[in-house]
Amino acid sequence: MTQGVEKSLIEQGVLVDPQSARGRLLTQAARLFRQKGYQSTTVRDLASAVGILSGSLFHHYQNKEAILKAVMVEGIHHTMARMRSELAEEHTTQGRLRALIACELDALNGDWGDAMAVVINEWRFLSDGGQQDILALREEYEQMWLEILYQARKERLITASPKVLRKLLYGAITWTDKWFDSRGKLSYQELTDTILQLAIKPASDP
Amino acid sequence: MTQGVEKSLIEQGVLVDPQSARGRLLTQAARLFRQKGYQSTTVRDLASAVGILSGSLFHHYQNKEAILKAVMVEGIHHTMARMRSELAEEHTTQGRLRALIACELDALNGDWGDAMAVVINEWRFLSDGGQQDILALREEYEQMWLEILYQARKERLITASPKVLRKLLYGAITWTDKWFDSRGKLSYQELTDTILQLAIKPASDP
DNA sequence: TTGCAAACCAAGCGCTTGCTAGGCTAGGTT
DNA sequence: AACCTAGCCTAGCAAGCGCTTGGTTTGCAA
Repeated sequence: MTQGVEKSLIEQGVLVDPQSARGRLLTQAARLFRQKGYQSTTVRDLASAVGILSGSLFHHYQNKEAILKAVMVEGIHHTMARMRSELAEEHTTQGRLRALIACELDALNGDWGDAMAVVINEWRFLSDGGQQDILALREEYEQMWLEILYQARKERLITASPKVLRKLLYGAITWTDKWFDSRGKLSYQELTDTILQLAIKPASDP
Repeated sequence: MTQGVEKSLIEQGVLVDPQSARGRLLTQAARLFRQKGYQSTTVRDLASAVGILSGSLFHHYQNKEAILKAVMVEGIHHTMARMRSELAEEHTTQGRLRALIACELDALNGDWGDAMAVVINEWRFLSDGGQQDILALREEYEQMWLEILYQARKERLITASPKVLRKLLYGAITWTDKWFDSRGKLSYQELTDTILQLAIKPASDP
């Protein structure tokens, strides 16, 4: 299902084909930006990672920042598409909340982890204009969270303010990319459940 | 009380007197490193912030990284001293846990927020040796958290694994420095309580 | 008054950085 | 056969970077 989402996005022209020269560049850029940071990654690093010389990068992208922005836009588009598709299969508020948590965890620790880590950590290196463009995409994304959290509040599933809770969860989840290893003892599902239990009250026994 | 902690640390030589040239430099460095990031802050920025020329910095510190490290060491020392002093006044596990949360929130959003934000966000720019030195300090700090969380688990105050819970709380709390404004609607106490409620089960009514 | 160390300045070196200009080549179109 | 364009290379520029060196000023102690 995830594969299907990805493929249709490529055909729509939203994502760049990862097989193409541009696509390979973005993949490598995401990896390097995450690993070394945007500023510590030189255009020479980027170029040699895809087997070309530094000057040739600027045939594909206007400047270094445009590469950063492209990585971010791809990551967000992919994550949102993924999230919509998973939400469509959940019909309880708790299930939908769990799906959000699982998606955000996977966005950071799965195949698209590099790109999403860059979205979060290299944000400040975009120019003002670039930040606004990305912000517009992210607000749409945050809206999905808030809608479900407001619903959860109505159903007394959560007690905290949705806006505050969202920010706390955001911090907790995004930080996992610094410590969580999906091949370790703690499974992906256990972590999802632990975070879900932070957010909601335990089910009141009859 | 906080003032007292600070003063005695200065007299012990653990902290640099903030009035001195070195101290003013560290204060400004923390501010700039937080605001612009370590790499984007040039030695010329640092120098002009304290009213000297760039070359004169190296009379006080061997190189730029030494300034970063000094900012971090000061921040951690201060935060730990503060934490110990507050923990000494709490005698219930829940009270102690709340104190930890409050201290960590205040460390990031109060007077020493700049230095602590640098500890968290500019970590990677230390050399390997520098990272290990700071790590040794931080492990001591984390131990204080873990001891109390293990105790809370014994008392069935929390259900999650202490280690995992600590990391989730760490992410949630440190992220507050990106959004929390202590002059806003949400008070410092409310935020502390909200986070505490995430960690612990609600008190079971009799 | 002299001596001395801490603090700072003036000038610039060596290096890396993002980016540019102009030319070459292979593959497809007309 | 002539042309075009996407993709890459070669060579290097201008700017900014951390840091060094040698000299000057300042404040305090003897």
